Amino acid sequence: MGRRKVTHQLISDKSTRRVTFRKRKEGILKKINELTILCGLRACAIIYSDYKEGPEVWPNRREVRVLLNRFSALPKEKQTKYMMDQKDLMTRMIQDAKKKLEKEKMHSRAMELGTIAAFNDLHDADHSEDLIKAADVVEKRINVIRERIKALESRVALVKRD
Amino acid sequence: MGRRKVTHQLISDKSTRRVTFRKRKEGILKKINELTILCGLRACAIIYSDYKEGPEVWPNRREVRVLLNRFSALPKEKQTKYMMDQKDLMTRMIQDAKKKLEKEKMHSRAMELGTIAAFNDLHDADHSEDLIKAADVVEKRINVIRERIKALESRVALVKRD
DNA sequence: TTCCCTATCCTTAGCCT
DNA sequence: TAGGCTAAGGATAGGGA
Repeated sequence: MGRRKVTHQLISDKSTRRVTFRKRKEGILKKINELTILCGLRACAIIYSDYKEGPEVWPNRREVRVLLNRFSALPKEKQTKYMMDQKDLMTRMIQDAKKKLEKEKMHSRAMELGTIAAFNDLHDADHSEDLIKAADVVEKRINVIRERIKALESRVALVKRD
Repeated sequence: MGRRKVTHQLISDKSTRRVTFRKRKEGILKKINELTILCGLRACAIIYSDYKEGPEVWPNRREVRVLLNRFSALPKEKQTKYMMDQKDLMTRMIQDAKKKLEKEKMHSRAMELGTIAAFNDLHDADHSEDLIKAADVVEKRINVIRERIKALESRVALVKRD
């Protein structure tokens, strides 16, 4: 059945890794293709894996050449201006994760307050139990997000060390 | 709320297009990043839009250079061997769509048979109505897929004309 | 315009063949 | 190993602020 995933580390099993590569590459190329159609622009991708002797290029090599040449023609400061580094991406993802954590915290607090209120107002044990369970679920979700942040931060450390 | 989409034509509204560009670009870069991590390989992307003066490059320009140079070093026949053309991608997507259509057809037929059987066996009007409705839904889904195929085929015609 | 939200749609991990 | 399947999880169109 369904999912279960970890996106922050190398897939250790070789054949699983290969399958994931095939599937995800397909997905990415499809999405780049859609982007070019939907937004009427040019884009390309180069993927260099050990599965093929040469890199896989999309949509084709000439396009890559053209786009790269245009880039080279620009003055230096404009080149760096829009450069998207892996570190930047990571940093932004951490920001997102932290925001989500904050939001979850708020929800959690609200639920806790609700639990207390329910505990004071109602003496029906079943109801307050439900609220406590709800708060528990929220707590677990927070932990998941904490782990994600941790994982992201360790990766950023690796990138910075480069 | 939710979705509704057309991935086979330029988004006509300018500001919608811009927003879509930002969102989808983000998504693609994230996915390429994941691919490199999960499968331990190198990849890059160049997106040349009118929204920026220069193309946006991921993860950085040096990586693009390195990967392209590796590619250039290969003998010609190996270069073309793994070249992923837009036309190929389109062709494959059409194959997929056709396969899905076939599958839907099978389901539809089964449902029709079920409807007839129900019509013969049951004289409870409500039940047979339900089955007819179900078959109707299936029919609509088939039409959606037919449209997709049509759209894809017209795009391929455009690509071939180049 | 950008940011936030969430209902929907799409991608894909894990299985099976 | 590659392809098909299905449900879990991720991406995002449309809408509101």
